[in-house]
Amino acid sequence: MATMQQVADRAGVSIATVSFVVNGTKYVTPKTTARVTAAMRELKFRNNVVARALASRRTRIIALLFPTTGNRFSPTTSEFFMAAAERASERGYHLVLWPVDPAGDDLDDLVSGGLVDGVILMEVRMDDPRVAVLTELQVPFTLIGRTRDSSALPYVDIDFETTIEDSLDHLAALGHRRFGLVLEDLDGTPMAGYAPHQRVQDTFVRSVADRGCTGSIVFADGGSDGGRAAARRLLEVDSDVTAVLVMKDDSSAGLLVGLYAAGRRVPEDVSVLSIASSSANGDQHYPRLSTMVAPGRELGVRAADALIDQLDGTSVELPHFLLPCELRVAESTAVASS
Amino acid sequence: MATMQQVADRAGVSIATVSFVVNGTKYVTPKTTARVTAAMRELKFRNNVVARALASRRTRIIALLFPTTGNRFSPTTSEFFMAAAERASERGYHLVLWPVDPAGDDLDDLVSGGLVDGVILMEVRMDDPRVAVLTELQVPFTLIGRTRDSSALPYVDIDFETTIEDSLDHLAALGHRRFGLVLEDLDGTPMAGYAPHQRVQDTFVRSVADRGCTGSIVFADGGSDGGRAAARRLLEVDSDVTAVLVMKDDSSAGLLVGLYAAGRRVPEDVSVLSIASSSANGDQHYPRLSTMVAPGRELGVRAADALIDQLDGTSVELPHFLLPCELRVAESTAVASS
DNA sequence: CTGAAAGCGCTAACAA
DNA sequence: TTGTTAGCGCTTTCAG
Repeated sequence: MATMQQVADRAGVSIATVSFVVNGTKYVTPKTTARVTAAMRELKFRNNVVARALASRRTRIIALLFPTTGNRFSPTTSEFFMAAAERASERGYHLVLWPVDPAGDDLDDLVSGGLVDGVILMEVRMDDPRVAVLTELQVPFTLIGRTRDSSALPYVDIDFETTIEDSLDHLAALGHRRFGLVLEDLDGTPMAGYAPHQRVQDTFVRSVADRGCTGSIVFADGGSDGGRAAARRLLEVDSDVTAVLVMKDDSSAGLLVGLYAAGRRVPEDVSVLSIASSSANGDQHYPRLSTMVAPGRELGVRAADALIDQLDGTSVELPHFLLPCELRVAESTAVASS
Repeated sequence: MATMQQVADRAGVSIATVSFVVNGTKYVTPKTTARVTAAMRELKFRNNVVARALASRRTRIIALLFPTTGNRFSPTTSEFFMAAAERASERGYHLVLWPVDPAGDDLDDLVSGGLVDGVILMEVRMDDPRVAVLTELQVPFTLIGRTRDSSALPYVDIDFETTIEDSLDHLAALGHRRFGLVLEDLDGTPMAGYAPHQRVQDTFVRSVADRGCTGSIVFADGGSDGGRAAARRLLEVDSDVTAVLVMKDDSSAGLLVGLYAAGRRVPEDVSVLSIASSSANGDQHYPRLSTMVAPGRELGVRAADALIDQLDGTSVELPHFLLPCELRVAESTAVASS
């Protein structure tokens, strides 16, 4: 409640001096510093963030933009967020999660005027309208994800290409030759063109062909029911499929049930691998699912760093960071031993 | 990028007039209004949120305070958030998710200075230090949850008492007399005294006694392993238990596996009911879990309304809103028919 | 119905 | 080393 001026009066110094000790902007004698801090304590002084922002054009607040579409706030997303927030905090910034229209329409209202120093974009689509908006607004930003051509944009992303290759390597080493891929159909939704899906599909199709194997793609609707239906459809398309990649956590349970219902045992008859999922997800199932674990925390940290480097001018090079998911094989022994 | 002054110049009016048309604060002739809006469009004028906030002491931004502890960002939490954000948006506010220290230490920095008009507190503990901080800071706030004595505080919460009674009614009607309760042990963590756990335990103990039944409580560590261990411990404590309430989504899978491992079939030998969980959670399992579904969206909306009413002065009565979870019985038929 | 002007609380030259 | 002062961009009386 107390203003800087009041603190200055109380300490018998000028308002500038108070500002200097508050921000450490300039050297002030220990003696005056002491008087000032004492006055601040006595008056319970709190620096007014808004006034400071207006005068200095920086708030030390960054925003993680999250599209207000459906409820796709996955555990991995949550990891991003928490890790990025922690990192930001370590570097003297605050990170808030900001739900915004996926089209980027309500973006300018908030972002212009300097409420936030920069933003991190998540759930990026191949042609994401928000990057144009942000660019025009001249707001520093970093992507978690990549647009179709992001060579000139700062980003941090899962290396889906490598992730899929690694997945197929792993399964091929187990002897599999007939693959399936299950993911969500976002066409017709605001999230159409969701980059991870696009890259995973493309890589899957190409790599399976390169290997001289078969690959079938089916789309799953939400929930357990969607998973069961997907299993049915997959077996219709290729009843000899022996390995399937799922990229939709909430229907993996249904997928398993659907496979069982069709007389396939997991993993004896069909191997199932959960893609770009959280490590916790695999444990939710019985039998446990092998998982390509998304590096959520690492990416969150990197994204925060990338943006803050940009803001602080710490680094000038364009960050282009890709990290693949890591294979985590389900240890069925752990289940058996219990 | 354009300032109000520039717009005023362009339109040949004073800056005050521009402000009036921008905010609709005062009547302005259609003719001048037209000139002003034209100028705004031409100059791509965007009202500077920070300057406005400094001058008017309101930002129309509210924050949902989320404790930076562990990764307890459940699907239900996510529902709260999304629903509250939507409602806020409908009422002309923006809602951001703000990770803050559970002790409330870094709270005053941000909240004082009027960066946000008010806050919603979630993950409330029985004696939550943050309410004292907020009260002293004179920031309008609303709780999602309740402290021990929240009679004088505005809140919106799950009616855990009714939820537990309903759960036991349901199970008792099925003939069960020996109950178990599985939840997380938060003692020693910053979230110790987490109100939902406290109330659920208290009600469970009392109600089971009232009914002349037995009730055993065991604590589960995280993940699937925690759930399996909990199952084992529960059966040690009461090997004749026939109905168990779980209040920890990420270990319910393990719980099922643990029960199976001990030779109990679900639901034939033991009924399992997931408490205060999202509807999606029950579907993750096989067999599907019956669930007391948390009214996440409804509470989010109510919380946003409660806070905004307070801010806008729409309503003066202290909101005290309680809503129980709703029973959603797993239809095992759906599984069988697939 | 519109304009003039005094701030909101702080930052950052520039002086002293 | 500390003080003076001119803004930051907008809101809001109070006049006219």
